[in-house]
Formats: sequence, structure tokens, C-alpha cells
Amino acid sequence: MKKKTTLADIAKKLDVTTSTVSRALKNHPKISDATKKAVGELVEKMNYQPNNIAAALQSGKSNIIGVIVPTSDRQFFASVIRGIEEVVRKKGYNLIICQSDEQTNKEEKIIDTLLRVQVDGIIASVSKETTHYSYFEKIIQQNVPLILYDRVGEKINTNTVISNDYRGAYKAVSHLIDQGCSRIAHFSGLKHIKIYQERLNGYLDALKHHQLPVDENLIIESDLIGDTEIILDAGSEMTTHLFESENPPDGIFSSSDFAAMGAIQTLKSKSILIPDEVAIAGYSNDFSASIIDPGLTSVDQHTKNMGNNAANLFLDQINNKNETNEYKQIEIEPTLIIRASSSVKPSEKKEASSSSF
Amino acid sequence: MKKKTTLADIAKKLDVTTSTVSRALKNHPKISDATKKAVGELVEKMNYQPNNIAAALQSGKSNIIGVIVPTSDRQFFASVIRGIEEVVRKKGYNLIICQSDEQTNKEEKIIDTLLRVQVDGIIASVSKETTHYSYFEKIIQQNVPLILYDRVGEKINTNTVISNDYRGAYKAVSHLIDQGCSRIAHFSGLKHIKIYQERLNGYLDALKHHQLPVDENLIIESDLIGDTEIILDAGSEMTTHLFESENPPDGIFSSSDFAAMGAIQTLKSKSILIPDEVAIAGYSNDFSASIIDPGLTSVDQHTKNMGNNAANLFLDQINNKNETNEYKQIEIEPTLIIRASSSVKPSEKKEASSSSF
DNA sequence: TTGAAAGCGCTAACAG
DNA sequence: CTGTTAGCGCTTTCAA
Repeated sequence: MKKKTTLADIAKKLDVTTSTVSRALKNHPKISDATKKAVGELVEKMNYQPNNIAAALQSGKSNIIGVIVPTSDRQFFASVIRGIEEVVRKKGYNLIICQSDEQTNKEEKIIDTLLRVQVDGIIASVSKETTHYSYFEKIIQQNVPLILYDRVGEKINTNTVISNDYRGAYKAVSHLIDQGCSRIAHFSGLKHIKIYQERLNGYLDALKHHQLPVDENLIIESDLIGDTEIILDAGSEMTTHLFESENPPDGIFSSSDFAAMGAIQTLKSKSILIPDEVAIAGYSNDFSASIIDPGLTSVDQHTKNMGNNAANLFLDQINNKNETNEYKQIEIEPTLIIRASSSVKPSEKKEASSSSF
Repeated sequence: MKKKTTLADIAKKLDVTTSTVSRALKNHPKISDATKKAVGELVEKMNYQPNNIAAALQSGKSNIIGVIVPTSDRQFFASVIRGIEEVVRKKGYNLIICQSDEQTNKEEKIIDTLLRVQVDGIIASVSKETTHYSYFEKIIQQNVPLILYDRVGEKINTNTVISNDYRGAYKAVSHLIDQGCSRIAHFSGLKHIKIYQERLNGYLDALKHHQLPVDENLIIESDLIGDTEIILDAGSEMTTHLFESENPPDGIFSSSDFAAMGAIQTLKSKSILIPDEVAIAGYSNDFSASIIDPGLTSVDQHTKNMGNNAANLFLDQINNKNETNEYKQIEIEPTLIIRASSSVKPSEKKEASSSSF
């Protein structure tokens, strides 16, 4: 049961003080090459690993960033994390990843933990339950940089990076209209969550700008966050419901890819032709959107880019500690990926071959 | 710019020592209720957060576990992480998640970092490049518990949790044979990686036990790890190649879901019927396996369970610090999920667990 | 070029 | 019931 070697251990062997060793390690200019070399050798031989915790206590910097995701097993968040990591690891930061599981109380607990661990910053997307933000305020009060991404609390003043959901929805719906749809249904998420409200607005405005009427019966609100299977089923049910009505839609814009896929499956089982009879578009451009047949047109949110941006906001704030506290809001323009579910001639080449029915 | 409040701050206000406050906080029996209450109030009022770093330095325990994944944006690893988190967070541990990006040098760097951060343990899956394990040995030498999962180095003696890849493959191939296949191709991963070697062995043995000949031309080895799109394409190409030969297979067992999906797309474009002319099974049971049409039969590895087990191995080792160093190896039995790609009556149910050994 | 000493925030053994 | 003291491993003035 070996003890870890410390600065003191190697100092003793060399008959110098820890300060000297410490300096040698940081390549301090006023340390003789001789001792530097000696130190270097012993470090190797004794397998010395500097103790970051001690350094952190000293400096007040842990070099750890806390990242809060509602759930880690969603491509969306995995990809954001990757984006964050890409930029911060180069700067020597580590990530502690925590999941709120979409629950307010877990979220609060996590924040407490993160603060105790003395993270240098927190990058978070709020849970679907969250409606008050007192514990997020706490982060700011403690002078810890807070960056919110995607699902941001409106009431809280801090750095944010979001995807322009209004524009994403607008693009998708306009595209459906271009393809000849005139009765477009919308699967909306819970409206108290801003991203879903924005997508709904984009949907509504697209209709208006194209002189199409809004039919409230075609707008179905449901919880689009959670277990994938459940959302698939929800999509199926909404679709069944719509197509049992007397005046079914000829297009569906879903705020969730999975609900859209449920719709595709249901329509196929009913032998309703996609996109000929109903054109469909989803949201998020999940990998499976390219796999389903027909390929699902979807709005890509550039999630990794979102992570990159969040990380950069963090770095910015770190480096401007003393400047005016101006928070930045970054908005990312989403891209519509057109596939066979909405277009007879899908523009994505890869899909062209694979989407034969 | 507020400073964070420390034990000393609240001690001063109360005109007691830090020890008293410290004890009050831990609900020490010999502290008067009066001071406990007073402390409690000040903690609230001054927004005190205990500094874990200081505590960690003191105790030598960081309460952080390092988790190394080859890549975080794969459902497989996301799910393992979730499994680990589920069990360790209850015990007060946090996770630092690091990605090796399948590169040896990054892997080595990550381990160094993790050791410096003084993690209490490391749970890792080795990168596809990894063939020597000296830096993993370093972890053990430093007396830090190491748990390897899924992709484990054979040469390194430590706790491991793996999926029984041999059995998974055996089940899948036996199933294909049951469905009437007699010429089954195999998309193998790189054989120097144990999981792929095992799956290959399972494939070979299943053939042998059913008195089917092995045709080397039907076994194609390629790198099945990496960007999803690339693996899809690889699957397509291998399929094209096989079906341009004079004696094409009537079944495909792929060690990757994505390569299998590439096969499905290609066969559909060639109007070759699945499963009638070719039955297909993949590996990992990625979500998209249930989305593609026809649904892809696949081997489910119970990834979250794998994470649970890895976490428990860690906890075990922590609690047995002084006992004999007996490492445990946990093997998880995979489950074959049968879908339409291999079965005319796709029950979407689990295997009829009869046709195994 | 190096040493001495103080301290980061908290804990715990020992002493009252 | 509470205070004193030392120390976790490292950094960093201030001296020499």
C-alpha cells in the first residue's frame, strides 16, 4: 500500500526544500538547470503526480466546470457536452457532468454539490419542471460564472446560448407549405418551456405569412420530453386522433423528432402515403431521423456548436472578471435538413438512394 | 464582488472557533443545541457552502470518480454513464467524464489529469487504439481503484465488467440459423479488440454446432468504431460486395448495428427482400434499430446495468481497502431482441430463450 | 539560486 | 460543551 509521493518526498531526497522543487516543476527561471534535472528525474522515478486539490485550495481555482444536463442519454445533450469539452479541455479544465433527470429538486441538489466542489463555472440547461430560479441566482451570487444553454430561464440574467427555435420552426413550416401543404398540424411541447413556445410562434407566423388559417384543432400540446418510447407512442396517438377526425391535416410539424417518427410509423401502418398525402417535419435532427424510412425532415440545431459557444462564453467571463458585467446572449441559426418525409426529391444526397419505399 | 463565506467567517460572528462551527455542522453530539441553531441560521443567512476542496485535501478523499469513455456521443456509453451515476451519486460521489476519442495519447493524458485531481477511482473503457497498458498500471500502483468495462485490456489485472460477447453473437447467429439461414456473413470489427474477437468466436461456434460450414469469404473485418455515417457506408459497401459475388449469403450477422443498417438500406435499394431473402442481425440494440424499417434484430447489452455493476465494483473495492486484493470479473448476459429484419413474425419480443446452448 | 514561513479552508486529536 | 493546535500538499512572498 504505497503512499502517493509528494513534493516533500522528493525534496527530502534532494536535500532541498519543497519551494525549490515546486519552482523547478514550474520551470522557474532562477532555478539551476542542475536541480531542475535532478527534480525531473526523481519525478519520473518516484512517479510523482502533483496534487491538484492542494493547488486548488491554494489558488481558489479547481479547474473544474460543472455541466448540468437534464438527461445524459440523449444525443442532443451528449453532443453539447462534447462541444463544451472540445474547447475547455485545451485550457486545462475538467468537466463534472450531472443530470437533473428533469427534476427541480435534483437540480437544486446538484447545484449545491457543484458549488461545494468549488467549480470554476457552471454550464446548465434547466429541467422541464423548473419555473423558479432562486438556486441559479445563488450561483451568480457566489460569483461563479453561469452559462445557460438551450433551455434557459427567461427570468434569470446571465450568459446564454440558444438555438433560434422560432426560426427553426418557421423554416420547417414554410418548407411544408412550399411542398403544397395547407393544413399543417403541430405537435407542440409544453408551452411553459420557452423553446416550445418559440417553435409554436414560428409555426403560427409561418402560416400567417403564407395566408393560411390557423386551426386550433391541429395544435396538440403534450410533454415531448422524456422516455423515447413514450414520445413515439404519443406521436402515434396524436396522429391516430388527427386522422380519425373529419378533416385531417396534410402536413405535420412536430417539435420532437420522436413524436414525428411515431407519426410516420402510424401513417405507414394506415397506408397513408408520405409525403404525398402527408408531409412531415420534426425537430432536433436526431440520428434516427436519417434512418427511418422515409427519412425524416428535421431541424438541426448544431448542438456541438452550441457546446462550443457555451464553453467560450465561460472562458470569456473568466477572463473579464473585473470588467463590466455585461452578459452575452448567443443565438445559433438552425438548419433545416430536408429528407423524403417532406419532399419527393430529398435534397440530402445520401438519403436519395435509401429512401425508396 | 463577494468573497465566499468560510467557516472562519461564521465562527467570528458567533465568537467561537472554527472547530465548534465545524462540529455544529456535522451535528456532533457534544455541541449545544443553541450553538447548532445559531450556526444553522448563519449558514443560511451568509449563504455558506462548505469547501469540499479543503475537506478533500484534509481527508485525502475527493469524492470524485473519473469515468473514461472512448466517445460520449454514443448511446452505448451515455447509458453506461447513467448507470454509474445512478448508484454512486447516492453515496455522495461526483463523476468527471472524459473522452479518449479512441486515441491512446489522449487516454494517457486523461489518466494523468484524473490522478492529479485525486479521483477516488477510475472507471474506464479502453480506446480502440490501445494495445499496451502501462498507464493503466500506474493507476493501480497509485492505489487508486480501477474498474474496466466493456472494452477491457486482457493483460491488465483489475476489476472488470463486460458483456458476454461470445454468447451474444452465438444467440444471434443461432437465431438466424433457426430462421433458415445457411450462409451467414459476418461483419466483424477489428480482431485485436477482444469484444470483436469474442463475437467472431460466437459466430463460428454457432455455425459449427449447427453443422454449417465456415466460408472465409463471408467474414469481413473492418473498423466498426467511429463516425456513424462512415460505418453505415462501410455496411453498405460490404453488402454490395457480398451481393456482387457469385454466391451471396442468406443472412448477415453484424457486430455493429450501424453496419447492419447500412446493409438494410443497400438491400432495400436493390429490392432484395428482408428477411425473406436475407435475414439480418446487428449488435448493441441502438435506439435506431427499432426505428429502421424493417426493424433490426439486435443484441442488447444491458448497458445501464453494466454501469451499475461497474459502480458497485468500485464501491466494493473502496470498502475492502485492506482485504486481499482479489479482483472481480462480472459478466453480463446479453439478450437478443428479435425484430422484423430476421423474422417474418416480428414479435418485437425477446428471444424465446430456447435456442442457445 | 535557494530557504523559511505563512496560509488556502477544514478536520480532528488532545486538552480543558 | 468548546478551544488549541497541528496539519493535509502546495504556492508564494520575503529574506538571504
